[in-house]
This record gives sequence, structure tokens and C-alpha cells, in this order.
Amino acid sequence: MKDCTQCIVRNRAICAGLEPDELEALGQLGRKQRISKGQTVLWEGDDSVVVANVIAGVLKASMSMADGREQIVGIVFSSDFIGRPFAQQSPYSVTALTDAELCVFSRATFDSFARKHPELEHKLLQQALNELDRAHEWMLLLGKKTATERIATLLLEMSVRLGETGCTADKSGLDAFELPLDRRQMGDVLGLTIETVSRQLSRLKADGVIALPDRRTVFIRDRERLQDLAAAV
Amino acid sequence: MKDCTQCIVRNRAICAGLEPDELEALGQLGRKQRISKGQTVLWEGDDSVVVANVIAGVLKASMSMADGREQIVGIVFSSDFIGRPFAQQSPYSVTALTDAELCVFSRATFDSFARKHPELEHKLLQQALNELDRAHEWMLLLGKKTATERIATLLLEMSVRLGETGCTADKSGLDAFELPLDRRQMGDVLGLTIETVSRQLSRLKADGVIALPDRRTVFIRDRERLQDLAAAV
DNA sequence: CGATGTCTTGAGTCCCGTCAATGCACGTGG
DNA sequence: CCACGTGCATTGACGGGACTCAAGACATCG
Repeated sequence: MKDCTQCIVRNRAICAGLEPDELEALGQLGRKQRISKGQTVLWEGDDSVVVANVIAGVLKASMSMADGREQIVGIVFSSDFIGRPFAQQSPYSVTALTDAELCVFSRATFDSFARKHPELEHKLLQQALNELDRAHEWMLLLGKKTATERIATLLLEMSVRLGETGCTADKSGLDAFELPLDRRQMGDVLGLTIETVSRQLSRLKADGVIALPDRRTVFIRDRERLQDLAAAV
Repeated sequence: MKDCTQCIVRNRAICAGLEPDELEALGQLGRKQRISKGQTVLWEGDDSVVVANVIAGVLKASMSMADGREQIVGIVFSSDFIGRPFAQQSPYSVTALTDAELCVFSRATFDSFARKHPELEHKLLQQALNELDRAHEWMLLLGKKTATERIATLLLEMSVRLGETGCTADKSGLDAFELPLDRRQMGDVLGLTIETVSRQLSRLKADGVIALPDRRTVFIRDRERLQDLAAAV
């Protein structure tokens, strides 16, 4: 890689906090890779040969069953990390929901580099713990929330996380955004079917809580009401 | 603490791999604590003041909603780690399902010790990644599996994890074990109600897949069939 | 302007949740 | 020892929320 100091996600990704010489060394190990929408970069159950940092774009991490049922276990945004360090196999697949740009490392190489650079392992730990928190939150959603609550929660989550991507750090979340997911994928994140997702969205729209100018864009018209419907902890 | 070298979980817990002097230093920071069944040691949303290693017993990590709905997000066994390092607040509550013994650290103290001891942070990372894998697996269960599949999966999981606790490392899992969960708690892990759990267990019993000599003990009579019913990935 | 894929909407069904009664084990006290 | 109360689990009857199946609407693109 040419020059990590110019990287857009430099301050939020796991590379943040590395010394200049460490950053340089890590940069030598990785390569930038462009991925187009729909492309899968990691396969569940396959040998874990690569890990990567997301520079731009949105991807999904998913697991599926023998009969094809699929659960999306994570939505991956820019500056997030994908892949499974320190394990033989990848526990999930990763597929691009939009065109994306990755900073890819050989897993074995990355592992040994990480073991020699505590600051990097610390960042990895932070990132893993944050993801674990989000996974727990989502288990609550999948185990206990109603369809309406799930949809409301997802919309708010997307509003916030898509907002973070733009460096503006607007904590409250965007009021208008484009969904990187189609209806099926929303269903696969929420443990619902495509029809239920569609019906719930229609209802929120009819109630004036949101507007849907087209299939992918969402306007939040009444954030407070949406938050009530999400029935947060 | 007196002497960590004698600790039962010494070889599986995060302390594994520490140098003798590191172990000694860490031991100085912790204290053993006995917990009785039903007692809560960490509260969701409270300041994250302590973290701990589980020496003996089984605990649950849970999150709940304003109206009381509760989701168990993790079952914690001996040698597992509880609490949230590097964060202000605890994202979940932890409650003992059986009498238990912990090795407790002040979170702030533990954090700064960890930052100075890369080997410890590496173990923490491994443990966080493993837990993340399990959380993802469980998201698939909560999002996509039927009641029967959920129950079968839980029984197999308990069979394996309770088997690991005894140092024998019998990979296949126990055929007879005592559930540390009551029916309500099983429901709260699986995203089901107490009645559905009970009905499913009765059906597995009627079909000869399992036997239930009493409320808490399970005999697996036909493991293969149970595995089929679990509809694993 | 069809062709195609995605989304929406409707009608019917089913699995699981809700409500309620009963069963069972255990402990306490008469 | 038995009566009674308590807490948990089981079982049954019923209803509802989400799933299934099936049209129909809409957008995109050749």
C-alpha cells in the first residue's frame, strides 16, 4: 500500500494510535482492493485466509443453515474490521451491499504482526468488545421484540451508523438516508420475512412516522415517536 | 489472593500463559469472592466497576427492556470472563444460576494492568472473539430457528459446555447432565415462553430422544436424532 | 413497450404466545 | 402424619401476530 497516513479511516480504524513506523510496516502487509456490490469476500466455513479493514462501503456478515435460511449477524461500515483473526475458519460470510473498498491482509501475516504490536491488539480488542455489545443488543431484539419494534430499531440504528461514517460525528443520527439493504436483507437482519418488513414500513409511513420517497431512501419525520416504537432498553 | 498457581481454572482462563511474576502481580489485584445462587454481581447500565474470572459455578448475562422482557445474552461457565473492560458502563447484568466462585478485579485497575501486559490482552481478545462467535451462532438461532430446533440446540450446547468444565475434555458432550436453568431461563435464552419450552421438552421426551428424570436433569437417549432436530449449519 | 426483478398488498394458515387450570414436589406448622 | 400453602412445571383451549402463498403494482432497463 502506498501511504496509510492519507487513509480516510485512519483515525477510526484499528490503525489509529499506531506509531508512524508501525503504520508504515502494517501498510507494507496490506493491499487495497475494490469490491463491487454483491460480491462475497469471505465464505462461512472456509479457511480464514484474509482479514480486512473497510475503507469505504457497506457490507453484511451472515451465517446460513443447510436449507438456505440466512441470518445477517452484522452490518459492516467503513472503518470496521472484518474476518476472524486467530482462527482456522471464518465463522461467517461477508458480502458487499454497496461497492466497497477494503484494506486486505493475509490472516496469518496479520496475526503475527498483531502479536508483536500490542497497540494494534488493543484496538482489535476494543473493536471486538464493541461488536460484542452490538451483538448482545441484537440478541435482545431477535429474542424479544415485536416486528414493529424491530423495524423501528433498525431504522434508528441505520440512521446513527450511516451518520457516523461522515466524519461530522453528528451523534443524533441522520433524518434522511439511503438504505444499503433491500427488503429481503432487512428481513434477514431482523428475523422477519420480506412481507412483514414491507407491511411494517407501510404502516410507519401511513402513520406519518417516516416517509419513503423511493424504495431505498428513508426520511424520519417523527424521530421521537420512532424511538418510542423501538421500545429501547 | 493467595496463590494463583493452584487455581483450578489457571490453564483455561485468561491468566493462562502469563509469566510467573505477571501471575503473581495480577493475583495481588484480585480477590476471591463466593456468590450464592440468584445473587446479581453486575447490573446492566451501572458503572462498570468490576470485572471477574469465573472459578466455579454457572452464571447468566442478561439484558432487559423497560417493560421487563428479558433476554439472556450469554451463559457463563467456569474459566469464562465477565464484565466489560475499557468501558464506563456494563452493557448487561450478571446473575448466578448456581453458587459460584469468582476472582474479582476492580475494572480500572484491571484495565491498566492489561494495557501493560500484552499477553493478557491477547487472551482477552481470544476470549472476546470466541464469545462473539457464539453470539453470532445464537443470533442465527433467535432469528431463524423453530422452537424445536432451538431446544435441541440448547440441550446439545449445554451437554458440550458442561462437559468442558470437567477437565476431562470429552469433546462429544455429556449424555447426562443437570440444567443450571429453570424453564423461564431456558425461554429467556431461546426467545420462547416457558410454556413452549415445556411443551417441546415433553415432546422430545415422548419421542424417546431425551429422558427427564426430574425437572433439572436431562438424559440424551438419541444424540444423533437430537443433532438432526437442531438443524445445525 | 414489454420483460424482469423488487416491492406491496391481500387472504388464509399455523406456530407460538396468552390465559387459565391442573399437577407435582417441597416445606411448614398444626 | 396430614393439611395447607407456595413455587415451578405441565397441559389444555384459544387467539393473534407473523408466515405462506398468490396477485398485483411499480420501477428499471433492454
